[in-house]
Order: sequence, then C-alpha cells, then structure tokens
Amino acid sequence: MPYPVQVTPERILEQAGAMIDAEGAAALSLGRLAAALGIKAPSLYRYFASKDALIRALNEQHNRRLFAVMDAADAEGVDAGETALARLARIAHAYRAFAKANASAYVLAMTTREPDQLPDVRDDEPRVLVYQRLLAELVGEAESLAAIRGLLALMHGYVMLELHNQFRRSGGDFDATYDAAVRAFLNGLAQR
Amino acid sequence: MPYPVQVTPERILEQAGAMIDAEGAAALSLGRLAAALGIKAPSLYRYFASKDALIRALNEQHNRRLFAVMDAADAEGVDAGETALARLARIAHAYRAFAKANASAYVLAMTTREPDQLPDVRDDEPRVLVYQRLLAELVGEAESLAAIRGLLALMHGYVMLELHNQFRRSGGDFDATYDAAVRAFLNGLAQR
DNA sequence: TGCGGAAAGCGAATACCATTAGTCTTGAAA
DNA sequence: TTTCAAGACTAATGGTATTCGCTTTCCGCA
Repeated sequence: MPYPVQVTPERILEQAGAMIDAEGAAALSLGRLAAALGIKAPSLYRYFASKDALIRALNEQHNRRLFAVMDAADAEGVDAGETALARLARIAHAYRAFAKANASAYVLAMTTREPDQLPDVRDDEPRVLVYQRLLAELVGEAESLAAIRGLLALMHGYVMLELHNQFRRSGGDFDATYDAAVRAFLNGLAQR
Repeated sequence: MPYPVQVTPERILEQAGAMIDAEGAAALSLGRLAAALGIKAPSLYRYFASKDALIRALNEQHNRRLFAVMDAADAEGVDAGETALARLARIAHAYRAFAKANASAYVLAMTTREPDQLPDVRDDEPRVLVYQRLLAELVGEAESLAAIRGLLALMHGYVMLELHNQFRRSGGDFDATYDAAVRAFLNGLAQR
C-alpha cells in the first residue's frame, strides 16, 4: 500500500483550512485531518514537523491572501482615481469582508499565542509600509505610525468583536456602523 | 480524610486566574490546578460542571472588573469637571491599562469561541449604555451606536495587536500612538 | 444521643490528543 | 537485479477532560 504518494503539503493545508472553516480551529485534530486525507496521523509528520508548524504554514498562507485582497482593492481605487481617504476606506471594507469570509482562519491567525504558530512578522513589514505611506498623505509623515496602528486596530477590533458576538447592542446595521467608524477615524486624522 | 472542605469556588477561581496569568490560558489543566489547591482533578467537578463552566466564571469576573476600572476612571474625570471628549480619552487609557495588566485573562475573555465559555452578553448591556450616552453628547443620538462600536473596536483592536506582537513596526512609543489614535477618532466623531 | 442523608473528597477507568520510534513496502536509480 | 530512500504504517508514551462508584465526614433531625 505505501509509497504511492497520497498527499502533498498543499493538499494537507487545503484540507486543514477546510476543516477549520467548517468546524473551528479547536476541533482540528491530526487524527481526523489524516483520516480525511486517507492516511494516518503519524504520516503528517513527513510534511510538517509538528502541529504548530502546520498551523504556522496555514497562518502564513492566510496573511498572504489578506494582503493580496487589500492590494487588489486598492488597485481598484487607484484605477478610479480616488483620493487617499477614499482608497483607505475601500481597503478597510475589503479587509473586513475577507476576515468575515474566512472567520475561523482569521481568528486563528490573529490570536495564536504560541510563538511556533506565528508567521515571521518581518515578511509583512514591507507590505504594511505601502499603506502607511498612503496614510502619510492624509496626516503627514510624523503621525503616520499612529495612523496605521489606529487603522489596523479599528479594523481588527471591529471584526474581532463582531465575530465573537461581543457587541452588546445587537441592533443596527453592522456594515453601516463600520463605515461610519472608519470614516470618523480617517476624518479625524485628516483634520489635523 | 474527605469532607473537611478544602476549597471554595472563589478559591478555585483565584488560583486559576493566577496560573493563567503566570503561564497562559493554554497551559491551564485541571490536574495542575487541582494539585495547586491540594486536591485531585475530579474534585473540581463538585464546584464547576466542566472546564468550560470554570472558564466562563473566570470571564464573568474579568468583565466585572474591567467595567469597574472604567467606571472608576470616569468618576475621576467627572470630579475633574472634564469635557465628554476628555472623559472618553481617560476611559480609553484605563481600558488599555487594565487589559495589559491582565493580558492572559483579557485575551481569554475576549477570544473564546466556545459558547459555553462566553458570559451572558445581556449582563453587560446596561453598563455599555452609560458610555454610549456619553458618546451621544459628542456625536448625537443617531450616530452613537456607530461611535460606541468604533471606540470599543479601536481600544480592543489596539490592545489585541499589541499583546500578540502583530504591529509590524516595533519602533515608536506605543502609549503615544494609542493616545493619538484615540483622539483622532474622537475628534473625527465630534467634527460632524 | 444516635441515625441518615448529603457533601466532599478520592481512585480507577474511558476516550481522546500530539508525538515518537521502529518497521514495512515500494518504486526508481545504479 | 540489487540497493536505498521515501512514504506510509503499527505500537507505544504521556498528556488531557471527564465519568463513575466508593469512602469518609459532617450536620440536622428524631
């Protein structure tokens, strides 16, 4: 039976992502993941050194896709000849849409405390710099660090609270209040 | 040997909180918790129906304390005769200080996906309403829902990103950029 | 004063979980 | 044809939460 290759790292990640999406990250066990792939749990160790390493690969993939979605959204804004503020609002909406479409993976990537599961932060730094420069157009170079941190916080916090049902008042339109909050922040930055 | 009471629910929660603070929530096991209390794991089930129930009680306690800290901060602002905007900035700083002083417990309370670990959201609704009314002074009744959601998101998101080392640019003063972001948001709200 | 029930602890067992070590099968290269 | 490494396997280890039935101790009531 053995030898004919039955899985690849990509296939494993794809299946793991699907199971996390369907049943949540806590429910992912190597035994059930392996069974879904037609192999046994120990065989997974041929491809990933540990469960933590597998999750880190998943998180890296997630980060790449998140940035790709934001970049694509900004490209649309550029094509439409939008102002810096309008482009940032567009990016903020793309961010939230992606996070909600990949809720379990998003939460997993953003809340892992185990250092072994965390992607290397340095990979993403140049990607974030693009957006920090865009914010610098609104607020000046000196304030751009506070601006990028605040915008990331607002987007991330809103999505996290929404996904965890932590908003006490369930009434109202979540899309509309998100838009209002983002625009208030950007306007407040531009005001200075 | 049995019967002489060795623990109470309060004592269990206190020890669990201390262990989570010291070693992280993931490292909390009922066996080690029980050992630290001088009993065995199954005995814990006399006091909590499950580990999830124990964690929910911990989260409820955390929420009560967080609101108490914010209320106390606001009381100082009221005593000092501050404006609504200054009071809100003061509350935002108290929020972040509390979250950072109880990092593991904060993350645990805000990121549990298991419904059994989540406190009843309705308990906190009246407490949040106080702050929503304060925001209404800045922005009007109609926009106050977006304002409270945005402010919570900004505070929560900033703290979460900070605690998880997700801010790519590690330079700069985290206190100063938090203050700048909060004030930008509040100014943007007041501007309308 | 004595008795019964309830409460609080325990040991043992169950069913998972990630991980490791060692073994077998296979196909391709020599 | 033989060799060898890669990919899968079985079996075992130590950890986890949880359940069950049992024992011991105390308190209230007769």
